[in-house]
Amino acid sequence: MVNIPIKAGSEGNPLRRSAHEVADWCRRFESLCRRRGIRVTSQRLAVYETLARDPSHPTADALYARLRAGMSSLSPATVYRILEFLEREGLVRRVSTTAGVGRFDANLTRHQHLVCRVCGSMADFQQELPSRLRLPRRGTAGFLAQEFDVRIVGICARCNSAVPGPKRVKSGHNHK
Amino acid sequence: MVNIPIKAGSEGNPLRRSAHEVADWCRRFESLCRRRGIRVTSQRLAVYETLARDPSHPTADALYARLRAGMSSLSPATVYRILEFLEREGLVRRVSTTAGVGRFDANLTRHQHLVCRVCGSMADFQQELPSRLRLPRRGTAGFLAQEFDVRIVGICARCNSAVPGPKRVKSGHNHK
DNA sequence: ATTCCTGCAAACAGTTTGCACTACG
DNA sequence: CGTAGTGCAAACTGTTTGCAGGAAT
Repeated sequence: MVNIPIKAGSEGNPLRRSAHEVADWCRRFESLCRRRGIRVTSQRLAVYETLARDPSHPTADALYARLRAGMSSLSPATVYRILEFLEREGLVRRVSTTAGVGRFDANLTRHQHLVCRVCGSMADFQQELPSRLRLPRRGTAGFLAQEFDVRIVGICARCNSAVPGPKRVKSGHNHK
Repeated sequence: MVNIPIKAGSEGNPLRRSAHEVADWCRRFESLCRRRGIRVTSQRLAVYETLARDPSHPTADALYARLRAGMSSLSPATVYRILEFLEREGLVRRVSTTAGVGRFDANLTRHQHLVCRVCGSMADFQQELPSRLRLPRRGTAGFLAQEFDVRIVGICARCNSAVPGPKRVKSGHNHK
C-alpha cells in the first residue's frame, strides 16, 4: 500500500464538467481548427463537446451511443476517426487502461487517475509531482522521458460501501 | 517535461531475464499451484516460463507465437485462458497501455515502466517512490488506494537515434 | 475414475478501411 | 467548386466461449 502526500483534486461535480469550462474548451477547439485549416463539422464539434462534458473517461462506444441520440445518422466509424484525429492534433488524450478498450479524456491539464478495480470507473485527481525527472543510466540509457502517467488503482467509495458485511475490502477482488 | 530523482533500474540484460531468477519463479509457481490444488499442466508451465523469461511485456499473441514453436498443438484460446488464470491467481500482472492490446508481466516486484511512444516498447525500471499515499478529501472521499501504477512515456534510445537529421526528437511523433 | 484442462471452431467486441456521396470553405 | 470528411458495410484483430476429447491427480 502506497501513501504519498497529495493535494486536493479538481473541485465540483465529478460526473459533469462545469458548463463554463466546457464552453471554453469548445471555443478553443473551434478556433484551433480554423487556425490550422481543419474543417469544422457538426460531427467534430459534437464528439469533442460530448467528451469535454464527460469527465468519466468514456469509451468511443459510449460516446457514440450518447451522440446518436441527437444525430441518428452518425456512424461509429466517424466517432473513431474523429477521436483518432483529436488525439493526433493533441486535443484529446487516450488514457491508459489494463482492459482492452480505448478510453478518452479531454482534460489536458497535468493530472492523474484514480481507477476502481471493481467497477472500472476512473476519476481525475491532482497530485503534487516533482517537475523534472532524471532516469538511471543502467538499462535506460538514452531514453527521452516526456510524460509522466500515474494511475492509483484501488476501490472507489461506491464499490467499497457496496461490499456486504461489517468489514471493508482490504485487498483485491475477483473482478473482470 | 518531468524530472524526479530515480535510482538505478534492474541490472543485467533488458532483453532476457536471468536464468536463475526465471528458474526461481517457475519453482515458486509450481509449488504454489500444488499447494492450492491447481493442476500443473505442461501448457501452464510453458506459458508461465515463457512470460517469466521475457521482460518485454509481451502480448498474448506474441507468447502464443513463441510457444507454438515448441508445442505445435497449442491453441491461442489456451494461452488466453492461462494468462487470465495467472492474473487471477496473482502470479502475473496485466500492464496498462493506451493501445487496445493486453500486455503481461511476470515481474511482481514494485517497479515502473518506461514506454516508447514510437515503437511501443516497454522497459522496467526501479524508482524511489514514497511508501504511503494520502488522498485528498475533495472528490476522492472514500477511495481506497491499493496500487500505484506509473508509466514514463517518451522515446527509447533506439528510436531516438533512428531519427534522421542532426537533431534529436524533442516532442511527439505521428505514431500509431 | 473423476474432474479439470485443452484444442478446435465459432462467436464476439472493438476498431479500421474502401468506396461512394456530402458538405465545408 | 474542389477537397476533406462522412456514412455504410465489410474486413480485421484481439479475445472469449461452448463443447467434446484428453490428461493430471
